[in-house]
Amino acid sequence: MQFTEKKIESTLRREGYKLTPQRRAVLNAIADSHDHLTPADIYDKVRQEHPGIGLVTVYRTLDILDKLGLICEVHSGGNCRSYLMRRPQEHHHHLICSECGAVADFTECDFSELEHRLSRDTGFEIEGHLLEFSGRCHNCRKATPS
Amino acid sequence: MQFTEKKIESTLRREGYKLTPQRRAVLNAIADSHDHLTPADIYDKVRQEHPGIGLVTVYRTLDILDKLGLICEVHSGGNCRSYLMRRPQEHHHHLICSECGAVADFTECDFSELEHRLSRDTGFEIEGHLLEFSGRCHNCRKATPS
DNA sequence: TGTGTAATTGAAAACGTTTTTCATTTACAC
DNA sequence: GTGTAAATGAAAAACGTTTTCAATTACACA
Repeated sequence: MQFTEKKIESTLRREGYKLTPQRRAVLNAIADSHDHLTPADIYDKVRQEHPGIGLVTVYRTLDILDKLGLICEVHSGGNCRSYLMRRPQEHHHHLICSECGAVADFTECDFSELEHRLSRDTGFEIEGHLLEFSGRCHNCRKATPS
Repeated sequence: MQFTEKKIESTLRREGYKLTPQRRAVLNAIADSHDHLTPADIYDKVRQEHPGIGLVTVYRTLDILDKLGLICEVHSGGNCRSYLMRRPQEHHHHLICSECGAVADFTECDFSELEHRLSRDTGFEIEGHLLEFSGRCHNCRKATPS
């Protein structure tokens, strides 16, 4: 279950942000899509129903949503700034289709042992990790079996 | 052990690339540094000994080295295009200090079980993964213990 | 239900990074 | 040496992103 629009709106309010139609539109665009979207993608989607919106506003809204942890960034595929809705609370990772960009989530990742070993070997205090798998999704495999 | 300059030069030749002084300079700049460098960082370093070089050439050389797999990209820390020398042959990952940018390598990563499970659950055919840890390196921890 | 105010917006311009273009130069096979 | 295709550097274009600023707007409070 994703953050509901309601939940996001109340979070924005709680943090002192105003709820403008533009922000709602950006929110909807991201929530409606299961893929990761670049700022430009989001701008294009939003403009269909909200022609006057500025790209700046999209950027500003994305910054806020990212800062509040309501959306998260995806890094794979050369593209360095795409966003997805974030599932509530839980730490998770992405599986990204290298052909169509479809994204699947998973939560499993137990690095405790590896982190302990790395910490011992390198002297690093490990704070976080970035894990993404890439591959071909079900649909793309059916479309062109390799 | 990193790729030696000799090894890299022969690889370039084998692939039909010419060995220009500019390419050597870029190569040296990356090889001399243990950190990850952005194209601009590399440009700055190279210009000290090779003032006439153009930023374009740095970019072009990085593209080639990346395509040949002689250097690799680092993603963490918001910065989306930094390069490191690549260790020969082996698959490896990075541990990146969030304070000073120091990089440590490690090779361990056994995702066979997780990949199998993900494949079964999502229908993805998994081709690769991106794994990076972030944390505070030995030096930074000593400098300002938290 | 108004009203005041600080937050938000959009347009334009600035900015940094990366790519393209093109005439000149250069590494290397012969 | 010489010829040729590849590589270079300068300039300009093309991106993506941020800053600036005057005008607008959401919302707390009366």
